[in-house]
Amino acid sequence: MTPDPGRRIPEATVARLPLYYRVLLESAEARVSTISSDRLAEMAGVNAAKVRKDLSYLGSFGTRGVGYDVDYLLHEIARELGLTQDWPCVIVGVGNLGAALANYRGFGARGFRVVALVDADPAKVGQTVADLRVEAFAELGTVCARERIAIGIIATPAGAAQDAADGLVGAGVRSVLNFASGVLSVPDDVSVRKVDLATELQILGFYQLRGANTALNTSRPA
Amino acid sequence: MTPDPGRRIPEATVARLPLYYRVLLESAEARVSTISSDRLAEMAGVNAAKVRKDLSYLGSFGTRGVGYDVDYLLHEIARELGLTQDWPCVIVGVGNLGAALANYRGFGARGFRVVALVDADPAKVGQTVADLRVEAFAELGTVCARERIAIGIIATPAGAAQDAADGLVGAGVRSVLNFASGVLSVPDDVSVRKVDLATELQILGFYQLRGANTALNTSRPA
DNA sequence: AACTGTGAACGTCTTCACAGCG
DNA sequence: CGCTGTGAAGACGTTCACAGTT
Repeated sequence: MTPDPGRRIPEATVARLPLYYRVLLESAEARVSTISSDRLAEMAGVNAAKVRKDLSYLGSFGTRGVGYDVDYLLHEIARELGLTQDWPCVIVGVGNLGAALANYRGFGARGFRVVALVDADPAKVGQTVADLRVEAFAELGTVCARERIAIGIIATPAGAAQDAADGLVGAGVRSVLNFASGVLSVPDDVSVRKVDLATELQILGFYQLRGANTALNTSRPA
Repeated sequence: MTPDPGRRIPEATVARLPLYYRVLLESAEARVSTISSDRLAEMAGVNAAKVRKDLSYLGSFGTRGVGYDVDYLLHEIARELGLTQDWPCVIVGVGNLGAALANYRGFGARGFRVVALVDADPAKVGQTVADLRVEAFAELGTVCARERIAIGIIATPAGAAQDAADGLVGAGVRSVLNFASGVLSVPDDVSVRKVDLATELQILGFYQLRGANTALNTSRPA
């Protein structure tokens, strides 16, 4: 069930797998059955050698002289990323952002389902957002157990983020996506990914000031 | 006005400056006037040598045997990131996410102001969101010129993102923050930063499957 | 002939360890 | 003595270039 833990996949590669997955989905929808590393690289906005090296960490899935079978590769990447499983998520903090995330259709990644919402504000508890009843923050432990929560999404104000993280960790959640600014303290067996609007804008500000462009992130020329 | 372009600051360092800035702000609010690289590193969840090397790219701002003056360092980082200037932003796509971003108080980074909203849906045009009137997507060029837009924030569905990017680029915008999934094609003098929920969740999925944790992103142990 | 898979070269980022300064 | 600033070492990531396979 779990992929072979013998192969160590570099973090940089892991971070690009979702990108390849998306590009491959587009190709599959366009009825393309086979794709070369050159074409995949072009569509993803990266170097072809990088594509080949990245994919080689997952195994030898290509055919020399031909390319990669789109459906097969999709399946392998999906398996590697756990997209074949179900990951119930809870959103902590149902303000503007939390509500928007709850309603976010294009949650894109299959398998990631928002199944519960909690908020510390008694006025919000009991309200319905995206067909879910908002529950009290104090119930977080109960909610996580009941819904078998795998991922906690923190969408609280910065000041409440550490409490949210502590609550999630206490409830046994080991993967956290943090939209609040500031640094979270968590035990080192917990994974945290941070998404911070202010940080991204500030990075753009730096390069705008310099008249230079950022290669730090995904896009392709022309 | 513009920082000395002679010093080349590594991208990895640029990406951490907003983090240091936030930590320093916290220290300043707590009336701390001087901070060591050790303490700053602890608060930011990174290695102390990294902090010193990063800061050394900006200049020699510390005092040996003492540490860094919090206010002075804040000012220097702010200058480097362009936080001392005003960056008018437009949000393209006023759905759940676009509206949430428009209302986002903690836009945290001073200087970044959302001053205009545009949407391709005629039903949305004319509505007021976050005290701003939604304007037609066709008016994007006019809007960007009128408001001297520096940064475009794309919050459209995936299918409309490339059109949004083309419109922004055509209007002379050279910094783009993209919340839509998929890869954008832009001229190579345009900076694009991408924020993608699905990607982040998929990365968490990978590590959850492996029982390992991600060092890829900001958090500190314990 | 076309394209993958990969060793080796290269470049970038991180960390160490200590000289240098206050 | 304490802490910064930095050369040097090491780890990591990217790209090249080509041998190997279909």
